[in-house]
Amino acid sequence: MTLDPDISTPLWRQLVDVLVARIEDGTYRKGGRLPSEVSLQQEFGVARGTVRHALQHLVAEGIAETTNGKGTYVRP
Amino acid sequence: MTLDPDISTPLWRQLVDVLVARIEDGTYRKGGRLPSEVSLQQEFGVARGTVRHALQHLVAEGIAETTNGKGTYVRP
DNA sequence: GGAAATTTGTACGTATGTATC
DNA sequence: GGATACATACGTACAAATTTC
Repeated sequence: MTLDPDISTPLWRQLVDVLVARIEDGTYRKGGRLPSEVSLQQEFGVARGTVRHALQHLVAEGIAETTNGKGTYVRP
Repeated sequence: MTLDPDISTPLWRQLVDVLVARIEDGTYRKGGRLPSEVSLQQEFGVARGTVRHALQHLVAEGIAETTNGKGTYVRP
């Protein structure tokens, strides 16, 4: 699964869509922890800031929660 | 009005407080446009990213709205 | 119509601080 | 103390939308 820098949809938006899809198909379980920012950065080949932008969007939408020092968790 | 990098409150948070105070005291009018990101960056001596962080917080709280190419407006 | 200026949006990189394990 | 993970803050560059001339 990769992101495409050549289409008009921003990378962070594409990443949101991938993460949401993975939550819905059970790849990431509700109540479970998402991969770390660095992990996602490496997997998708984007900057950490882009990963954070996507994650913060999930948080803003109430899909996830973030705790400093622990990680970002999918809301049950 | 300046921000203080030496206290624990993040700069973007301090900036939010200043902007909210200015909205409440009428310096920035409801329905009116806030100063541009570059203006705020210069006035407060912080990075544009810090200004954007503060503004996005206002948007998330429903205090302001942003339009690409136009500006950030205080909600009436 | 079109070029320039203004303003927000996206994306990158780096460094350091704070919290948790 | 060390390793891991998120948080803050700086800087840069270019894209996209709007306004102005």
